Amino acid sequence: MNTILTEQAAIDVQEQLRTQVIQTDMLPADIKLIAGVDVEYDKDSDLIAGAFVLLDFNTLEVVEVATHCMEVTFPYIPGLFSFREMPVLLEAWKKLTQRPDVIICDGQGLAHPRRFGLACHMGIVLDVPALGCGKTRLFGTYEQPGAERGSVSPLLAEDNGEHIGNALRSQEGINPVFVSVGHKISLDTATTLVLKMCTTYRLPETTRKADHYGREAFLAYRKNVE
DNA sequence: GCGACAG
DNA sequence: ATCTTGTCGC
Repeated sequence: MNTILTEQAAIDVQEQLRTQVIQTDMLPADIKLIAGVDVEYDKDSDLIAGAFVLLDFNTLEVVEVATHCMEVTFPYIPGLFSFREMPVLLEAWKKLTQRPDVIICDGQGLAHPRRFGLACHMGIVLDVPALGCGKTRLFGTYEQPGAERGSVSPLLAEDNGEHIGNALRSQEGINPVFVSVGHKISLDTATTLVLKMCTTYRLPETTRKADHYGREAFLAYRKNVE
């Protein structure tokens, strides 16, 4: 793999950018477009596909899709995940003709050992409100939220007790998702938005749609390159 | 030393 | 992430 940054250089970038994160709502009260992102990986090559999907906030209809395929430039290292997925997603972002009001990322935001997960990185680099919604925990301790849809319990940093995110029961009786601030949004708003996007499944529709189109783009691309 | 570890 | 259909439980 043609890695561009060393591990230490990536950590230095995180320490530098983390200071720019804004944890208050700076998104429009009347959200019109909400974005979802996801990256697909090939089972036996370094090929990946990134997808950006824009949905109408009220109808959840797909408004625009942009994808990009390339080879990974950074290994998977817990805590440095954004350096693996940001490159493809940035390329996909460049192909969009519209700007979303907020981006839901597949992973953590502040719920990260250095408080700088993918959602923070995305929000800072694009200067767009962003939040993280992960399927599993990376950092922080929590109690199991109530079984009913919408139940929340705080994710507390194990180093200083900081409230870095929420474990949110997006559907009754199934495992919670982990919501945290990315940039220009509050934890409360982020949590409310994720719950609103989880209409029928555990994961937000934004993430599910991005996964769908990303997979589609990946298969089409691989078929042409084969 | 041992376990944990977003996707 | 990926390997992967049927199957166990409510």
